[in-house]
Amino acid sequence: MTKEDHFKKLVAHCKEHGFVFPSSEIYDGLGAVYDYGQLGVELKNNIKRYWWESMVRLHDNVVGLDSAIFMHPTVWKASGHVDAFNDPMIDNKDSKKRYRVDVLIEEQIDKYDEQIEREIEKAAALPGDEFNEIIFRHTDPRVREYTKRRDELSIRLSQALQDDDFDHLRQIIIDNKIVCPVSGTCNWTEVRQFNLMFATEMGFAAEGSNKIFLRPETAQGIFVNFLNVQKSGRMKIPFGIAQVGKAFRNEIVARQFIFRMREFEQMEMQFFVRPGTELEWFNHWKESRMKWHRALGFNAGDYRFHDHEKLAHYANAATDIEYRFPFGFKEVEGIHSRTDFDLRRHQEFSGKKIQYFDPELNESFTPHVVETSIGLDRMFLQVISAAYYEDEVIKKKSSTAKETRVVLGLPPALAPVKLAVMPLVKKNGLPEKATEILDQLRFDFNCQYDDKDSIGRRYRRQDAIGTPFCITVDYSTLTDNNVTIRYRDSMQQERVDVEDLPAFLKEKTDMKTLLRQLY
RNA sequence: GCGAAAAUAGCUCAGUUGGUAGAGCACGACCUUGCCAAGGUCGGGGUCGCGGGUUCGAGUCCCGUUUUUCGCUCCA
Repeated sequence: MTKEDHFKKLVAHCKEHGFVFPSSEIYDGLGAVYDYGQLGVELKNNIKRYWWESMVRLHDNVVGLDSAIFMHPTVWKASGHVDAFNDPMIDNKDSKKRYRVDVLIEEQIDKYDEQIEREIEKAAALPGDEFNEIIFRHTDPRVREYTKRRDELSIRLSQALQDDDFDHLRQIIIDNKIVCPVSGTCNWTEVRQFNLMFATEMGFAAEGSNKIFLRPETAQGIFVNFLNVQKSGRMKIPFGIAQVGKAFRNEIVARQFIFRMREFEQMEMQFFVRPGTELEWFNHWKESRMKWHRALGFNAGDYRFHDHEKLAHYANAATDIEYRFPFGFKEVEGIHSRTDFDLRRHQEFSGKKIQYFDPELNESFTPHVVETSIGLDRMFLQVISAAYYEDEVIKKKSSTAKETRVVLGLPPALAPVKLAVMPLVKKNGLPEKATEILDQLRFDFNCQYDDKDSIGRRYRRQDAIGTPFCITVDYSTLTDNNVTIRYRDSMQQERVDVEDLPAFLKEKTDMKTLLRQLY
């Protein structure tokens, strides 16, 4: 099975069994937006719980938060999102390169400047009277022409940028015959603005700007609440704040199923430390987060770190935890040392002092931040693509013919359904007995009941959705209260007493099975 | 965003030079059934992604559009 086949089958499997559906599918779908189905939501919730309990419950110095999606517009100025992602862009149709329009025009302005300098150098090098640069600038026809063009261009650029006049910007490029540095052609697309952030209106949209943004990351909700949590929780540095929530990015190209969506969920933890200790903590979280991934028991060789060489403006160390997806190694989680950038910026923009008084050092400082940020949807895709496999099994009845068994080998703690309860046949009191057993277990475990089709077929259906255990009620169950328990991975079966089931299932499927490996 | 391909039942697909939409699986009911998917009978389900055009007539030909996949590009 090729990687591409694997991915296609995975996507089809997700839809067929109710894990993931395209959004608004009856209306032809909505680009790069997906819904989680009846089993998907269970798996997603289990992943979320694994993260939350490992972060918040197992760490005395990490607490949770649930901040709103809407935030004061200035937050996004302080964070740098407004400035960094509002530039008008243009594409060259031949080279297929994309440029910031203002940069392209600025470069043309620089070229005129260079030409002016060159004329001056040439004239100065000529023998004769003493060279007066100021007079030359005002009298030489070529220099005057270049200067005129440069100034005109500069004025038009600032005017067009101020008016957000995209047609004008494009006209400037055409008029000045600005070409693509790669293709050398002037074959340009329209000028477009790629807004990373989704905007909406709060209150009456009429006058004044009530424009607010849907958050493009959850981190800022943590930073603006730093003092609230620190003071009300009497938190001492180092400590962390963890949050799970939706974020929204208007991606230009959003593809690869749920890997890059326009609406997605992040699980972030911002860890506040003394300045100077951040790299130590960065390394601590880097190892700790990898351990969390590996505890799931998938192939260890499919994970790797990718250390960033080019760092973002706010970071002094950054790494990604990458997983070998069917479409290659891709980022699942980022661990960044964000320095004191965010808190400092919020202090500047809000005018409120955001500092921590350290009683041991007897001084105040702006804490440094180490961030762990994982995409819940990516994690979901990682888990399901690691879990999906096809088995060759020999047909019992024909003894030679082989057939394919599709299995989701999910860690039992994450599996959407923990147990399937089925009567061997649908008569003679077996369904009633099975229902009775189910009713005892359903309070503690997500169970399914199935009495349709042959028993073998029912096992296969459970394999396909990753149910780790099936129990079958047969005639002897009615007298000895034993059932057959069948294991998803080995297909082995054994007899167990119904009374022992709760303890058995708890032992095998509890989140503790994963969390213990971390503690 | 550019280029290429695809879209027919829940799924996988067939559909002849343009002439009344099919199969298998799945689904529902009843019967049968002692542990690793394909038993029997009956039944439900599609204005062929959407919108135009050509034609007496379009799932089929043409144009546009949407969505998905692949490659390129982008990704604080």
